[in-house]
Amino acid sequence: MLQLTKRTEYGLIALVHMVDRPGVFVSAREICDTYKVPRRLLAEVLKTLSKAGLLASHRGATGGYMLVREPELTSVAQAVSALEGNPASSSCSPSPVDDSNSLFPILDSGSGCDMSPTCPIKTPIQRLRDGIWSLLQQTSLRDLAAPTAAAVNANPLGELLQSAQTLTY
Amino acid sequence: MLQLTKRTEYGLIALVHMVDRPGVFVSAREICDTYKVPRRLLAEVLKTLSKAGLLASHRGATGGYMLVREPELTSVAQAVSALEGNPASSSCSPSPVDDSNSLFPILDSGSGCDMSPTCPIKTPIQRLRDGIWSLLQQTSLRDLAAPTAAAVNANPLGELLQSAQTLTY
DNA sequence: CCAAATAGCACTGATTTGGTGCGCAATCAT
DNA sequence: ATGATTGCGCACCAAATCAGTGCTATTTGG
Ligand code: SF4
Ligand code: SF4
Repeated sequence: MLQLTKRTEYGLIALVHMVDRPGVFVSAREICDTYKVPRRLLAEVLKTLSKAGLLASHRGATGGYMLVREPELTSVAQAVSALEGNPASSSCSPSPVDDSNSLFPILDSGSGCDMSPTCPIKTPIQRLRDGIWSLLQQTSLRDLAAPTAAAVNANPLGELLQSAQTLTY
Repeated sequence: MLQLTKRTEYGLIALVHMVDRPGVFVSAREICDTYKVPRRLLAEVLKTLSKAGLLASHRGATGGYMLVREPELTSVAQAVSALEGNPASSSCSPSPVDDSNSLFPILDSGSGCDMSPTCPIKTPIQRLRDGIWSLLQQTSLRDLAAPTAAAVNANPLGELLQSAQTLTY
């Protein structure tokens, strides 16, 4: 129900872990020894992340994975997009927000819904999706990795979202 | 992949439709005659929405459903929450954001994950989820129904999110 | 009474998701 | 060289979720 998949979570954990190991290749073993993650599944996730261009891989005894870009240059959106396709809050048209940093093609099935022309919520729902997408885009790996976790607060939207959340609504 | 279910979409369409029919009971038939929605399924959705306290129902020949509150007093979050459980971007602890307007209990399974203590992304991921949740909360049925659709732009977060979205990232 | 509408319950089929098995290929330490 | 370690490719399974349906009972207006 509107939640990230386990695969994505594992991927994010791995990515965050690598933020603390800059410049070195870290193996899947190390990661799933640190956290309780099914080794085999994590391998699959890392593979995907690698093919998406977020990670560099190196085989062999001292092999592993390494962040390609600086932690602040990779967004959660890129990870999510790689692991579960471009986020959409509906089956509607492909995201107008083209993440130019992503190396993978947009694999949205176009406007899959058969009532696109008459749908009264199409446009507003897309705007909503773009809002979510924007949030994910604005959160970098650095934000996620922050120990004391300024996280979302680090970007201009953070405080607003936090305060908005406290509204009685 | 991080998207609303069909049920939720149908529910939102129905709700928006009722915004234009204030004060009268509108039948499921009318709605699924207007839009291409499986009648039987829509009925199920409306039932749920009704039990959640968002709609008032009336049986019999001239029966149907009607919005309980004003359109600006019902949020998309409430609809989503009723139709697919409280939004969460992870299997983590129940949402700290208690929507006091909701009449249904929070049915989160608590902290389902078995690595909650050691998980490095738990806190930031929750903050992310709260951001999304906040977005949904801030969008009212009125926003959704707006013909020219100011929608998300109508609330203080809208413009920021919109502009943020145009950043090269 | 009859037609129209919600309420309740159970159920099927398709899709997604979490997770695994296994052999192959590359690489490094010894 | 050789074996241990690591990633790669591909196929596969089981559980959960989701879209959608059937049928019957109950309420209500005409
Ligand atoms: S057109 Fe409407 S019902 Fe169809 S996918 Fe888009 S928002 Fe959903
Ligand atoms: S503790 Fe970490 S891995 Fe577990 S559900 Fe929460 S965010 Fe996901």
